Amino acid sequence: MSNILISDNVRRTGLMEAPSLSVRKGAWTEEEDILLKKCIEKYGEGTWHRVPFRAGLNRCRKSCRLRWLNYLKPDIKRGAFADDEVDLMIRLHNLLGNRWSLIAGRLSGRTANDVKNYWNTYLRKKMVKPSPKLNIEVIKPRPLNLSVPLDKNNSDNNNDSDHAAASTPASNSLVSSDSGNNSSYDFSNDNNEIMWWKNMLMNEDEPQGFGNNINHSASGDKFINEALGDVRTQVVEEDNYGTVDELFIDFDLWNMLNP
DNA sequence: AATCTCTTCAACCGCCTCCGG
DNA sequence: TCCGGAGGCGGTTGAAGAGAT
Repeated sequence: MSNILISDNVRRTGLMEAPSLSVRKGAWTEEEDILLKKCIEKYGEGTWHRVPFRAGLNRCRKSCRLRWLNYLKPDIKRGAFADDEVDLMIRLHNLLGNRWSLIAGRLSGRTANDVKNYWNTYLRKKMVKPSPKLNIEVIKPRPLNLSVPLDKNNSDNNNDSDHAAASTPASNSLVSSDSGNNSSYDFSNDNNEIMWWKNMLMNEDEPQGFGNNINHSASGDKFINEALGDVRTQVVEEDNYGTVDELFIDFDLWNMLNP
């Protein structure tokens, strides 16, 4: 236990975190893991600023949180990524970009750090710059506005029910350009919107360099369907609407880069 | 066997957003 | 409205192990 240094300052003052100079860094020891685990079991997750003091650890709150989320949490799945998981990861990355936490949220038991590491280690290398001759269609996230009541009839925004599933996002009528920031999207619209998301994720046209090597078996597609559910619905159901905001940001960025 | 190079991944860092006072 | 603290995220680093020479 010699390497677990409980700050005297923490003991004496009861401060939630020790001064940065005395906070331990680097690899976690088995003893530290045990202390952190016991603390989380006793008090539950959250209030990370209290964890170092409660657990008797000379670690900063962020370090404790990261250690728990990336390593100690019981439902973390370890080991190599299955083909299905890789397939899903690629599709989600096509859709969401480097939103590792969002991608990890759809991969049961995988952490954002795992996904990020796997991507940077294995998949990024497989990416090949597209040949100028090839016309790669870039899929961009759609702008969504949650300000419209869900039960509103959406005939104004999407009066062509045929285009939703197969059209490109850029051509989608849900991208409203009129009346300033009143662009809106009605989630109750119809199944076309669900199909739009699913088609985006189930699209066989993978970017060059990866994905093409992956077999899209029936079981694999089933896995993807089950894992994804309806991403759009998931995003809406989440408490954190910032996810949707991020899609807006992406859309704006895409428009800036592709005027 | 020794050394060098490459790979992996746990952990840190800095920034952003959210929230309460 | 502003400010500070907490939570959370993505980018990056570096130690350790594996493989090559």
